Amino acid sequence: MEVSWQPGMKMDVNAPMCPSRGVLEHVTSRWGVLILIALRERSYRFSELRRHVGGVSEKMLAQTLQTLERDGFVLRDAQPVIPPRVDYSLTELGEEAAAQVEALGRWTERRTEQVLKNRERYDEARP
Amino acid sequence: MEVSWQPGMKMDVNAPMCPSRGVLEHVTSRWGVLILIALRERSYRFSELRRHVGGVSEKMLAQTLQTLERDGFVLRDAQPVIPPRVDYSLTELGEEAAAQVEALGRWTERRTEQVLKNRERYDEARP
DNA sequence: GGAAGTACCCACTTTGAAGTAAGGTACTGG
DNA sequence: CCAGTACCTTACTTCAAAGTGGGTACTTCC
Repeated sequence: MEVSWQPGMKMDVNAPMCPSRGVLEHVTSRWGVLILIALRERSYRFSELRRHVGGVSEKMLAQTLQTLERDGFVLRDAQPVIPPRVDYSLTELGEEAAAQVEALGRWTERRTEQVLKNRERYDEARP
Repeated sequence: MEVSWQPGMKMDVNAPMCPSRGVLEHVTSRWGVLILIALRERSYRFSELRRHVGGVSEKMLAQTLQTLERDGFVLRDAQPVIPPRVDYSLTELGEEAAAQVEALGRWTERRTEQVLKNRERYDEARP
């Protein structure tokens, strides 16, 4: 196991200090997943996105969009008009990530009913 | 947006109260991802897994394995021998999830170098 | 004239995820 | 006989993620 990451070192999510861990945590973050999935369908404005992704606070939406933008997954297009208009869309890199994340999200929706049954069985097997 | 989830309702990760959210959070959790990826390759014993997944504490490993087992992703096989021997493997459902998660993990490893560059560009563009 | 929409930022507080440390049992190897 | 391995559990602590509530600056709608 590597103690620190050096340039040119092979990326390995199992290494505690590997930067790939951070990247993975960004794309699999609570709101990151939902935002990526939403933006795959089309570009969204801030408040539109907030209404689409149920339950996000403004703060978390802004914050998550920023980290996704910094990583190069999301493109932020702010028009200098009044009222402010900012459009968010996926970059090519973001589209690649979002495709995988959406697959996982859709799979989860399909299998959740089964998981719920599994939990019941598990719980009644031990009081 | 639905306020509460009722049986027979369509699963939707965008609905705040939909149980699919919780399931998605389990498979995309910090240690959940790494454990699923590891178990895809072969079955592991507890301490083996702990050594393989760099940086997990015993507590988090035990806890995460339990929630994955409860959801029906992981199979726990405890042999009543001394010293204790417990093998963890994927169920069919877990294998489906793990396959997607591994794809995402491998993709992240491949693209992390690019993301690191993106972050540099982003940071130097604003002081 | 007041309310609501737009896209945020900031400070503060709360929550819950995670880390640390210790305990427990039944052995084996030195 | 003490250390170590194996597989956890429990209690305590820490710290980052997330929620809350406020402010901004300007416009359109009623």
